[in-house]
Amino acid sequence: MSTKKSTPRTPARKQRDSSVTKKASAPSRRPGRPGGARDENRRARTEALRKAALGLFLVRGIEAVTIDEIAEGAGLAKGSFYRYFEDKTALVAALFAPVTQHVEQALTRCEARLTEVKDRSAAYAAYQELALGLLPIALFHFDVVRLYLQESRGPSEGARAPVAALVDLVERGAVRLSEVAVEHGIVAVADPRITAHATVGAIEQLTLAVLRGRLDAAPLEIVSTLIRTIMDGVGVRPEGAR
Amino acid sequence: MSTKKSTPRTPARKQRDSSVTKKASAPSRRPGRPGGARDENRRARTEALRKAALGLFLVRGIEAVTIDEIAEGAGLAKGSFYRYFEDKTALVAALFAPVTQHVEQALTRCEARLTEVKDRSAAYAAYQELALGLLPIALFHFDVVRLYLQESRGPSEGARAPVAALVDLVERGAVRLSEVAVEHGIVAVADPRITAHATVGAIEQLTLAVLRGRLDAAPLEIVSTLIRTIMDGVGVRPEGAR
Amino acid sequence: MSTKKSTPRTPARKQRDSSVTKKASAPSRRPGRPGGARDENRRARTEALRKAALGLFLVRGIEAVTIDEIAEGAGLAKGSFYRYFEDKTALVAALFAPVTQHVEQALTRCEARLTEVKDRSAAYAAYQELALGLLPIALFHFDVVRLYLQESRGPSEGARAPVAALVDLVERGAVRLSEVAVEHGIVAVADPRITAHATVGAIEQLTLAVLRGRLDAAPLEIVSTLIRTIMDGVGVRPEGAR
Amino acid sequence: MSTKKSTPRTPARKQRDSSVTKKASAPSRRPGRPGGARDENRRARTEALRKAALGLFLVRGIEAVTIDEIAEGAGLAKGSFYRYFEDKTALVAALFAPVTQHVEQALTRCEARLTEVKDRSAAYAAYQELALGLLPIALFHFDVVRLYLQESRGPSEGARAPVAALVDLVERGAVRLSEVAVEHGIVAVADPRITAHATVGAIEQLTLAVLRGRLDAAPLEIVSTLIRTIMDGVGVRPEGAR
DNA sequence: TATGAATGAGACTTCATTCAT
DNA sequence: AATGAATGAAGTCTCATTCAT
Repeated sequence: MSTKKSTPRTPARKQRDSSVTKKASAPSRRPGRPGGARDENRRARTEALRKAALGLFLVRGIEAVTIDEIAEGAGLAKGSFYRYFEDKTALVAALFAPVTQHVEQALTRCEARLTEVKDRSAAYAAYQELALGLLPIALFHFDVVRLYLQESRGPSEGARAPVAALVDLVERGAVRLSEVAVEHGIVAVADPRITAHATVGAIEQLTLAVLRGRLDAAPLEIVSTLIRTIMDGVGVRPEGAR
Repeated sequence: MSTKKSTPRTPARKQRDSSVTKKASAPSRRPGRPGGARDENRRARTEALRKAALGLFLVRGIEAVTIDEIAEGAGLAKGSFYRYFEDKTALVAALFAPVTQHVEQALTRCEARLTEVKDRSAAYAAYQELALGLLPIALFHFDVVRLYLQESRGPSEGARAPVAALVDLVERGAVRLSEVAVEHGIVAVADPRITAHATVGAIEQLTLAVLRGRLDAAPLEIVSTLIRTIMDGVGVRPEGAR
Repeated sequence: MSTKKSTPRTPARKQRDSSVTKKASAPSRRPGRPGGARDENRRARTEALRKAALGLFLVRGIEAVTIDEIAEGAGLAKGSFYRYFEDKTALVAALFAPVTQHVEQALTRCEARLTEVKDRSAAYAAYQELALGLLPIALFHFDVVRLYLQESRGPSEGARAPVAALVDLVERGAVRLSEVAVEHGIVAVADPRITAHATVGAIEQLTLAVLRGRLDAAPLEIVSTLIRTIMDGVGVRPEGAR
Repeated sequence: MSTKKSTPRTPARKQRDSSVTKKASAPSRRPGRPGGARDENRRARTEALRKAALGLFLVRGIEAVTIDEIAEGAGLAKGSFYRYFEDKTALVAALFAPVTQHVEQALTRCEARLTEVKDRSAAYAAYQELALGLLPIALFHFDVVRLYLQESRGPSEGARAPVAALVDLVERGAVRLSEVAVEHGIVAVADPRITAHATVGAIEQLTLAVLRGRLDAAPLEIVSTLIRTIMDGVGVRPEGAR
């Protein structure tokens, strides 16, 4: 009468004797010169695992996906997974690492530029640069972004921890950006945090809708509509506007 | 090096032989007249289960919470759970039922009014009524709303199905509303679905921020800021505005 | 070319969130009055597990025996084990608990008596009482004693911890006893710890030999031979001896 | 609540098809003349593996130690282990081989001498020679002796088989020695096997106590105390004693 | 020759669900 | 009606051993 689905559980962690234990995974020194067959194989398998995992995560959610399924999806044996990632959490972290890093950079740079901004056109430029900085993420890490959107709101349990880290980053970044903008009189709102959250929420929801095929409008149109909406709402007026 | 958490799994055991199975759980006919001690007891236990479940879901996520934990949280034994709900999914459904129903009503009514709307002030009124219709939900089902926000983006796996239903309802409602508004010239945007998603996203994000204590602004201020932002952005201008 | 045997590995421990976790095993309040079918069943199963485990431990060693095997040996499903014991370690502890307790009592009492002893015959009596105190253990916990002998020397890894505790108890007890005896001039040796270890070693080895059927001498003969050997060696001479 | 430890398991995979298998490991014929660089390397690695294994075995027990750990301890890769030893069992056998051999020789020789012994002083001498024969073992294979003591009592499962062999040797030797001694009237006891086991037990326990640092008496004192105790108890009286 | 990747059996443990008490 | 015991599938992780590089 009700839909039944399978969800794995994540039992604990060995420990043995931390003085004796030695994480064998991903040693820094490996035989075979870089680029050799060994190295190439490793790279390929790691990538296969990432791919398989990402696909499964998107369809069924991070929590619901099993290590076995990931391994099988990558054409590996169950136990081989652990040669590449310590954990599902580690895999998720690896998946998010580049995105997290890019976001951090883009936010930092934009923030820096905003501080020096003197007039509205400079502010526009700064925001534009931010958007441009984030663009490659959307292009090259398409699915990771989608995964982020799907998983970002749940509690930071277990394997979702790296997602939570990115959530934090984004939220804090948005708030700081809003604050800087208000401080410099770029936008006029009562509480910058409100617009920050609202903007982030709107963007995320739109992105998710597009990625999920629920919204087939042309990306450009979406962006321009959104920008106009926000800018208008936030009180930014093009130079020379009355 | 990474955080480890536990997640239960939901075997798809279903029924062994559907011809022999005799769904004993949650029978519709029960002894004792309605309102009697039997009935009252039942009501109390059901409520206890709901409360316990909701609390746990909020902290750890729907997927990660165990039937055992819910039962214990309600002061019942594991086996007793199944006298009240067929399933975790059923419990979630019960949790969301009133909210879903209210939302549906409010949306339907607003939609109906919008169709008849002739001028801007009438449109304003319709939206206001929608907001007022949704308000009691926020007040009386506070935690369910929060749970909704947390779980709404994940895939509709297993026990999250009822959440997905509500998500659909909201999304479709928002789109319809936008469309109606545009059709009637109330707002001026290129694609109404864009604003619909944007608005929903903004509202949800703000609500979540407030519920999670990340945004301590006064609710009224948030609402007015938000409304002004959206209205401005969407092109609604107060009567008499040029 | 070499003998292969199977040895299990003991992965780690859950933890989830210690603030939420609640050891469900062995709750103090159980339904059904004591002596009822529920209670009786529980007792029977627990006993069955103990029996099965003890038998397996003796043949293959504590480390090598699997939870699965124990459960199966007791006629239970794998998962049922955990309803009775948290762990293999817990089971071993349960196995050793009565023996450990008895040994402790017997040692304490003997020690107390030895302190008050004035002459040799009194000392003899004290030792005799110790032997008599330990006798029931040998009779009623036959196999546990044998298990103790088998496992006592290995490192105190994992499930062998309770054995190690008993080892400690015995060793310390023997040393204290020897010291007391020397202090009171009952025996004449240079270092009482030497005789203590020697005596314990001799007794254990003999017991093990008998239990394993490598020594078919009459127990009485063994005891008397041993006592004579030790007493002679230790310098205790019967009253009136020259 | 209980200590958790890890133990490996030894699959009984054996050979897939013994007719096809080509035992590549530890070939007897190797390239390079004996004493050459090849040979020397091999000797060094083998030794490193022995050392590492012994250390680990002592701390954690033979069963609990992993091939991986041994290899790493020796600075080798896991797979290289199999070039030097077929198996953990083979390694243990290699560890015990010299000791076993020495013990066997010493026992045989002592036994032979005892048969020809005519008087007590000759018996004394024979025992002394035995002790002297065993001494180098204690000196040069210190840790192997300790390992033997630790592991000797457990069941002869898997990798412990070579230990069991030595146990057998020692036990049988001790019994034979006792029997011979009794036959020749050197000692006067009812059942020689009793004293044999008692003596072995005492010696082993004392040795273990010393090796583990639980008994810090001077070795000489221990030995003399022990000998006196045993001799007295066994009925050996110095020449001329009444 | 040495390395470490791959495999897959199998150990531990959890938990949804059923069922005797 | 309530309880909690039992079941067994499923998930995580380990490790002996083989094999490509």
